[in-house]
Amino acid sequence: MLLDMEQQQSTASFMVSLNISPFSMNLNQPSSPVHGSTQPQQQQPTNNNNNNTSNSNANNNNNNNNNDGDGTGSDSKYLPDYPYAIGNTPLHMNNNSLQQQQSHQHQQQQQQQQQYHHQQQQQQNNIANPNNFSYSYIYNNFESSPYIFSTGYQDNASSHSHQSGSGGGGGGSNGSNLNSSSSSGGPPNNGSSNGMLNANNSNSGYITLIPPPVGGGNTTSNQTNQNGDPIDFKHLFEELCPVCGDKVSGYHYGLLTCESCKGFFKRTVQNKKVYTCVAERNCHIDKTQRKRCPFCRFNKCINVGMKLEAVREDRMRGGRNKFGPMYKRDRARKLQIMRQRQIALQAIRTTIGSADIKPGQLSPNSYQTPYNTINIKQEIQIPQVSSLTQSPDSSPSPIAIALGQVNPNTTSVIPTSLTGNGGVSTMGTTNTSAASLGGIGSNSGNGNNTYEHDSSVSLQHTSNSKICYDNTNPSSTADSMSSEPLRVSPMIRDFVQTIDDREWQAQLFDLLQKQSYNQVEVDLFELMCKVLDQNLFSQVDWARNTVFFKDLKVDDQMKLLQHSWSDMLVLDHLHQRIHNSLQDETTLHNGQIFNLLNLGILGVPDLVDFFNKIQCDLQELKFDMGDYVCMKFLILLNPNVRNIQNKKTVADGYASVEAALCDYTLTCYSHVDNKFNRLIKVLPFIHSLADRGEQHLYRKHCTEGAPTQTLLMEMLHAKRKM
DNA sequence: ATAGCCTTGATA
DNA sequence: TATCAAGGCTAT
Repeated sequence: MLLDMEQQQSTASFMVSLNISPFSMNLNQPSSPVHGSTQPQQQQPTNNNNNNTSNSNANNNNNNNNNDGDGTGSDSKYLPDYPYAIGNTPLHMNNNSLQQQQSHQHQQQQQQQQQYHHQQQQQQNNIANPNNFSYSYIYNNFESSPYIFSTGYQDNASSHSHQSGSGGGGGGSNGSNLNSSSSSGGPPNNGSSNGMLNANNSNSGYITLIPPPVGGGNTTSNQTNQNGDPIDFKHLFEELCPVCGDKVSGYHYGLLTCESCKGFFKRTVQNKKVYTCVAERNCHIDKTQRKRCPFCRFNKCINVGMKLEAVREDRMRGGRNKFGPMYKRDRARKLQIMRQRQIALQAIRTTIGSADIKPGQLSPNSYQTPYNTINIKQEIQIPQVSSLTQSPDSSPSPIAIALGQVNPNTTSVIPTSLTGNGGVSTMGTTNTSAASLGGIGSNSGNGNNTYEHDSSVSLQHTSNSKICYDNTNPSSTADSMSSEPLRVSPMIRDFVQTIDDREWQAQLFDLLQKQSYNQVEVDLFELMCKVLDQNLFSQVDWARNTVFFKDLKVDDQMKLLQHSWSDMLVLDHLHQRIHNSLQDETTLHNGQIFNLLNLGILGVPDLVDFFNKIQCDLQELKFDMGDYVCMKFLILLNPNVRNIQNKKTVADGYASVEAALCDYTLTCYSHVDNKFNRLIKVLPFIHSLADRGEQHLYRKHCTEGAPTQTLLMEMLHAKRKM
């Protein structure tokens, strides 16, 4: 994933030559000495959020420097005009105001920042805010993409010494309820004997899952230990603080955080602190640098979901708050995930054979996600996707069989990959409105959707719930169902393996939740643009790592992407609906309904029927993952795009994919008449739809002010410059 | 100001 | 009664 040096250099030159728009260089403040001078500046709460001035005199007395030295209740029985949250208005309202204010100020600083960005662009940057990316940004900072975020937290600090088993010495800070070190006497073992989570005491600060001994030993899958006692799942919660990456000490203000961020958050809210950032308001916050910029630290606290309302206005000690049940559910959910994992691991071991299992392959990285996707905000889970095993008629597709995702004889699903965080149930509130188009989802018959409560759907990992396809369905007698697996070209196999739908859906619902969290009402068009923007980002991510495309110069890559992005978005949405039963709508955290279908039609209501028609056509053609990824390549590798320097590579790539798709359809779908040609004929329709969508988005952007500084908008404008 | 540890007290 | 997430205290 790391961008190689050559690519970086060419990217830099590209940016200069193509005159990328100013927000192209919306880069993060690097870990430079400039931070050393960053002093938190407390401001008097006289900013424009102060709408409670009648109380301000009395309150300012204990505003900034009240460190509770007196410890009396006298400083706690009123909650003054706290500019962020506390006061007479709902907390979330104030939080919005804060963010709006920050946003406004941020815009005012754009001009200055551009200069700064120009100066910084030659440096290696870390991006703290994945929303602040742009097209050029992606090319410069790809290793900092949101995807990479989920793979681990770069903590350059020394190891978590208090986890090193050195005995209860000074570091044993965690007064906490979740640490394995505090349980059951002796020092924690290295974890290798029980296959549980263990602190990794290397200098990375990671927590890793050490798998159980292969092929033997006591595993945790039976839920009890040798004494018959319940397994101690506390290890599971050894996550890293989502704010700074330090060790989590428990649930604090809504989610698992470390002790220091808990204290910081409490101090900030209680004492009504107002910070400023002398840099770019996107300082990287980690354990070693968290003190440098309280502004960004607090911002991050809010962004990851720490709840202002959990700080008690009356400062009452002890007891529980309303979040108790939420914490409990979160624990239960994690426990369930752990169980599913264990079962899946065992299933894999028995299915594939222990000799082939390498620890690294089976370590669910999601356990080491400081920016975890399993945080407390994710109250409701979404249906697990399993594209490879699901084709429209409920029969396993040839590519699924070829990849070993299903057994062609039993048609039962073999657990899908457990690498990455895809195996973890991800977040998202889903509205369970019936699939409107041909009952795609309803026909799957997997029965693995269990309703947690009314508007939510819980999912079970496919690896935990063997899905049996309906062999009696006449339409499912694909060629692939013969006892001998059909030949699927290695190219298509490789193609399909470049697709990670779970990541896609996780990102989608994560963004939807984040954007609506603590928000009374969000602008749904704006939200749609943000989601499209994120999807676009993942398109670029995918493309950059694919064969043919990655060999091209950045200039050519840009041109191809600029020409194909909207088609790919539409195709992707078709794929998500057909293969992953993506629903029409979802309910946001604040109760608003978000129309997911809008993503497929790029916000143009008139295109619904058109979209549905295309979807039906594809389903009729038994459109599967192999077809999908090939069509995606064909959209991307368009040799007719003007001014492509390396046209031959593009054309060769196109021809190769075309041939592979033709071969695949003839080999595996001989029963579908003229499938290849009919698939190819769908492409212009997708293009037509996408083109209308683009025009709509562009018009909206110009007239109504869609979100700026996004890759989406940059693409919209770039295409019109071509 | 920070962050590690302590005290508190409603809830399961 | 144990739990555990609040707030408080205090050395740094």
